[in-house]
Amino acid sequence: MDQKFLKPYSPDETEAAIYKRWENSGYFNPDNLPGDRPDTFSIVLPPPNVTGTLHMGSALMLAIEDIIVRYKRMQGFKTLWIPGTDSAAIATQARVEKDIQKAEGKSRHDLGRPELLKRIDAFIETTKNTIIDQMRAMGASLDWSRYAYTMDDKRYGAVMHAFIKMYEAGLIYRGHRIVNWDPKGQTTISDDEIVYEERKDKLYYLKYGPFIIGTSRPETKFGDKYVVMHPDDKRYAQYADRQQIELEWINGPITAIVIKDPGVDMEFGTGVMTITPWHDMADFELAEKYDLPKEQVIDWYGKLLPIAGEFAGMKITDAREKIIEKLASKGLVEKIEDYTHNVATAERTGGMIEPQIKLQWFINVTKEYTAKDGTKTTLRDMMTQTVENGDVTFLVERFEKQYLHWAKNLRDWCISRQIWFGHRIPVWYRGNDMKVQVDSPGDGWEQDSDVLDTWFSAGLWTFTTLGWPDETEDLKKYHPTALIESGYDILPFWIARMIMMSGFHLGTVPFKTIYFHGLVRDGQGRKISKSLGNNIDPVDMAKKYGMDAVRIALIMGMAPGTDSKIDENKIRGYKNFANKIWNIARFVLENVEKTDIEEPHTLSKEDADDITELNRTVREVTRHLDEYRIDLAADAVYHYVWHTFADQVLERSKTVMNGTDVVAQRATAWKLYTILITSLKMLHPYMPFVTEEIWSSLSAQAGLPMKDGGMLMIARWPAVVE
RNA sequence: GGGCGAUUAGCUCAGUUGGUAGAGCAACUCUUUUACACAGAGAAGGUCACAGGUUCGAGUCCUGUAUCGCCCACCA
Repeated sequence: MDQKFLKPYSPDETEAAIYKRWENSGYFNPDNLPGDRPDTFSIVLPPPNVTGTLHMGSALMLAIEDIIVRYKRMQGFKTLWIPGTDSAAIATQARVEKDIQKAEGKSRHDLGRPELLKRIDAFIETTKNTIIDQMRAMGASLDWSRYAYTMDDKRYGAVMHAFIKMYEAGLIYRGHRIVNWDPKGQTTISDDEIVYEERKDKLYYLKYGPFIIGTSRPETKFGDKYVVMHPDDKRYAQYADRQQIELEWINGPITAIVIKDPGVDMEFGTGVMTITPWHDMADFELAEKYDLPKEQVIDWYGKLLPIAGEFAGMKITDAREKIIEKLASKGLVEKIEDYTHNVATAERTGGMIEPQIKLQWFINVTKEYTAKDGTKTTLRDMMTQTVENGDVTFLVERFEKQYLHWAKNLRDWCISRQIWFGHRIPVWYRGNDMKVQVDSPGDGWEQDSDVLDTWFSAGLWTFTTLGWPDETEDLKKYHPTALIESGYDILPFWIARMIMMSGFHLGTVPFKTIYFHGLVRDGQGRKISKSLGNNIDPVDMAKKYGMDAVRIALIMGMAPGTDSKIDENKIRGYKNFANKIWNIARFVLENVEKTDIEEPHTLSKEDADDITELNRTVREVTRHLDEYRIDLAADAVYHYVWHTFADQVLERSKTVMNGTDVVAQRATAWKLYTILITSLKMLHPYMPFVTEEIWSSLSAQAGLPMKDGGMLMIARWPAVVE
């Protein structure tokens, strides 16, 4: 027996070497897998941020996917798991800008676009290996020969192609729209980068002709000409829709126009409001509805425009008090109340968001187009029907409800972003002319300065990673993918967009099943965050307890779609399990001989019952895994190995092995060996390192014949033992 | 405000066609017997949030209440 079994299992001495063996074997690439494999199984990895490091959330994702992929590979599927990294455009650019500001005191405008992009690429070069090395440390059996990066040449070209195709189909258009403008960062930001801060402000009640209007933002009110109330509000029954009213306002007399709209809340304030379409989302929609003019009051730096008269050029925060003073002097302030509300601020700069109207690019989700199968549909209908038909299924049913609710209410998607790092919009302008193409049409043409929302390219990910728009073998074999696995928090951003993009460009679903895992929280159920300092680094934990322990600790008790908790104690517990397996192997190796495996035996009743119990476990574990309930399968195999195999079968066998019945001894040895082999196979997807290490000892050092030869990684998943 | 969940042992959670309540940690008792003390044996611990209903039978299905959580939209 190998001397290494005389001491406890030592992960740090084995893991890196084992991973190297797997990688050198080439079996991560399905093209190299041995045997006849008629069916394929493919997953794309949700690409982690290229500049990031592994956290427990991504560790959980890698563990789940690797477990499924290893299981399918052992079952005989031609199994492909595609690795990749994401440019995380906004986050990465912000990070590099911050570094440059700190080191050189320069802004991106000082550097210029080409120089900033060069710096970003250089930064990514220095950071990208960190995350890739950490994925390897996890034991992830990813096919590195197919590695993709969202901004590499192949993917960039595919994104351009996709944009142009959708433009040609009439689904991409340019239009005005309110955006979240961050005056401090001089950029538009997406809804999910907004942080709402509770703030104590004043609610001003102002006399607006015969009405009293409540506002927390008097500085936006200069251009307000429309006064809106509910049509059923009896207090204002005397005023007719579109009635004109002369009244005195901040900078003199104006003509106001009454609008009756049922969207007004009669209960709030006085039930009357004026609207500022340029700087308020809801007001913008009202203005669109009634085709009202829109006027800009605040400029891109947060200062008042000439429409504010004497206040022009002032910052809004400074102007507010002065405007109120003036209104008060004119007797237009009715009263002032304290008011607590949520204010939108930019996550990165901390600046107050100022809604502004800008020209943006959109995807139209309600316009008809001709689908690949010749039928007419809209993106929104296609996205809804795909799920209602069952072409895509959610492993956890409640997410289907969420998805459908979201998809049915889908609005046009704003895909342009005012940053520099990303897939630049392939549109060129010269005067009033516009051309949609990748390369410059010639002299005097200037490219649109915006880049695409990162979710645009992400939506294409399942097929750009397989070589699209070329009609590659990979695309034919591996698309649609079998499964997407991610956190449920990106359902609307990513999962839905993949269904949209794949449906439009390929006429197929991107994946057949959607598996959402929950958030990983700390031992007390709190979110993992930098400010709490409660992050548990999976790689650190692996150094202490072994990656196998980290992996199985993450997935034990983790029902799909439900948040789970992880703490160091749990990981420590599963380190003990790894050692348990180690010692089971040691015991079996001490008792089994080569001939025990090669020759037939007559089994006792007890031996037969033990094999029956093993078979029952194989069936249960296989059934759970087929339903992607890897947590239940893990529980079953864990319980079997420790409390049935080790505590009962193995303990009982001691009596036989110490006895004198040689025939029974040989049969028992065969039984122990058979159960060990089968257990290792069932455990391998979960704890690939320790099981592979034991496997290699069984085949090499002990000289025992392995039915499957070579590596456990490609051994056949256990069938019921006859 | 709209939507979706959760509530089961001290803690974390399973419980898949309704059929005598389960696991892992933690705590308790005993045991150092060459696979493993990173262990074994044993005992303890629950009105399954609450109130109704359907049923021979409900943790499971239905209705309502309470508390907690998440997502979306945010009120001038």
